[in-house]
Amino acid sequence: MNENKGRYSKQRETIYQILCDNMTHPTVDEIYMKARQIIPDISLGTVYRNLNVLVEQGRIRRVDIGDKAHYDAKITKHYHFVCKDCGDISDMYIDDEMLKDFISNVEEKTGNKLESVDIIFNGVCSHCHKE
Amino acid sequence: MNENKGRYSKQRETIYQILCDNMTHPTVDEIYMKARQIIPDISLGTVYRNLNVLVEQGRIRRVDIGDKAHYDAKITKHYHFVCKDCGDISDMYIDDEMLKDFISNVEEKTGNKLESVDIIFNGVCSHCHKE
DNA sequence: GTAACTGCAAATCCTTTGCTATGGA
DNA sequence: TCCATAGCAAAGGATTTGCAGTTAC
Repeated sequence: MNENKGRYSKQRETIYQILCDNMTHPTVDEIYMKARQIIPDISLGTVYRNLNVLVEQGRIRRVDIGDKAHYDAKITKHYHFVCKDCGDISDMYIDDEMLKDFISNVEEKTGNKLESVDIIFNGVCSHCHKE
Repeated sequence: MNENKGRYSKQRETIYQILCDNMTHPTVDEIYMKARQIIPDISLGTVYRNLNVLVEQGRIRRVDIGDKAHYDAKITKHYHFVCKDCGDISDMYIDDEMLKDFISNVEEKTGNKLESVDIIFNGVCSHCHKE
């Protein structure tokens, strides 16, 4: 990770702050809309460029859900739940120990060296489920 | 699933056969190239349309890896391993019992109703690992 | 001063869609 | 015959890139 690379720019820090202030996992367009409320003439290209830079720097994380890219400023290890009714994406924290067995079992069986695991849980969230 | 919907078409069955004959998880382009070796004037639009139909019919499965769609004729429950060196995608079968605890634990904690889980293991495959 | 960054617009994918013709039942 | 499907080409949407001007350091 290159946390120290790159100059300061108002655009980049604004985008980063938008992600930090949001519990949702916004798409590029959603980030662009919010950014324009703060910097009205920011361009979509700049948003794309900065999201890529922030990912490279390890300051944010890209989460691919279906065919859409979402961005997340929470870079600690966690997984995601996607509600098929409302589309909301929420974070899932899972006891690491539960996954450990799992992973060593898989490594043993396949000979592959595992580095990370992405998990997406699909279903209906507690809120939508009530109706 | 609508296994019985749709007429026969040489194009659709060719695409389906390509997926059945391949252990890889080809992208649309890869499927298109192979299909053209069999039906030289098949169009890319037809490949897209038929992949969508086959998914709707439940005969194949779409697997989103990163920002790319891959297609898979193995519709039994399984997960995927992606080698970050060679890019190959291989199947991972996991004991259902291992996941059960996991899922009921997550449902209890969150109140969300889980319907399916997608897991992508990232790492280096046994083949690339040797070098 | 200079290299990184910006906005803008054009270029590049990837995928869907509208149209007319064809072919399976 | 009739309607699903085909090919083709254009449209649409997402993302990247080239360029000239601007800004951080």
